[in-house]
Amino acid sequence: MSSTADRSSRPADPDEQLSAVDGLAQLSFLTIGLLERRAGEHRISVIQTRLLGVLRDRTPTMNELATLLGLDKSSATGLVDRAERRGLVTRVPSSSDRRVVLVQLTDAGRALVAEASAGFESDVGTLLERLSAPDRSLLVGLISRLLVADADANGVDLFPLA
Amino acid sequence: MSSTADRSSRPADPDEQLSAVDGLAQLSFLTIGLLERRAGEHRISVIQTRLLGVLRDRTPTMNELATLLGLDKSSATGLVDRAERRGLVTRVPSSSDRRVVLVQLTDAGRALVAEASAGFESDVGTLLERLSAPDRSLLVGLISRLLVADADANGVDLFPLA
DNA sequence: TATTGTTATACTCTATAACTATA
DNA sequence: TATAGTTATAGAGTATAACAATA
Repeated sequence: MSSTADRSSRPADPDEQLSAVDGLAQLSFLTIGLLERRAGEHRISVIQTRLLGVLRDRTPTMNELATLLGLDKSSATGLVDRAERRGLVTRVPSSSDRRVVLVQLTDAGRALVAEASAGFESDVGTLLERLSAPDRSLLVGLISRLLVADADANGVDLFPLA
Repeated sequence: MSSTADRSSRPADPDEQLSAVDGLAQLSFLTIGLLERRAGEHRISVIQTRLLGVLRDRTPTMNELATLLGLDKSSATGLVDRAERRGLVTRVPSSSDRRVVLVQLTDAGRALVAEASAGFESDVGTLLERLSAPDRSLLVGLISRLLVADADANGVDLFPLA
């Protein structure tokens, strides 16, 4: 968040070392930006992409879905409404509890999320190719360990992207 | 984006290694989530925080602001409207071109962004403390080099967080 | 009574197109 | 004519509170 965070309107100093905060923030915005761009190719938002991603290996209730995405249940209703209107998901009544609604990916939704994921993975691959192979695997390993350690410390509560 | 991305609804495997895509995506959502939470303490959004951050060392025109934030100029108008209504920024007429409007941080806006930044920096610090000191500086260095290399490859176009 | 999901409402955020005022 | 900024409009996304149906 310091002034060095903005390299787009100031001459770059090649030896400049980004602070931990700046680096992490910029990398995060860059990564989400890549996802946003790929999602945009399919005319959907990041949160819709996350919705579809969550449904790839699950058929959760509305309530579970809201928890998975960190949303209020009324927000989940609207999100699923819009996805359903576009034929990407369907609502299925639960057979055991007539209050409950299950949310399921349609074939169209599954196809869409597969394409968007492939594009995003390609983008991340391109990004990581900026580093040498050893550096790359070092970075990926460190990130992995950081996330696992943080999840453990917090009783597991990572953001499910997909 | 693979199924391993969701560790919140599945038993954790301590030896599980996250893929590059999953790791980067999760780390990014986690980081932006931290920022979102700190911004929320001050009842402002991430984009409002970025607006204030950009203004910390600049007094751009509306047009420049829109470019810096990657928004349409009409979106910038609304963003600044809402920030101005809350006393966080002010519009200042340009003395050289009467069409131009400059956007400036108020003292209240400066105070708010300072607090939110401090909180966010503390959060990032806490997160990084999950790693040992050597691993931490290794990670920060790798991220920094990755961002610099990517900016160079793309003709410098990193996301300015602040 | 408690829970599940929806609805009503209000706001932020975003873009497109049309507009005003300056240059 | 071209540029800077605003306005009008439409839609997505979000939360809070009230509600209906079911448990």
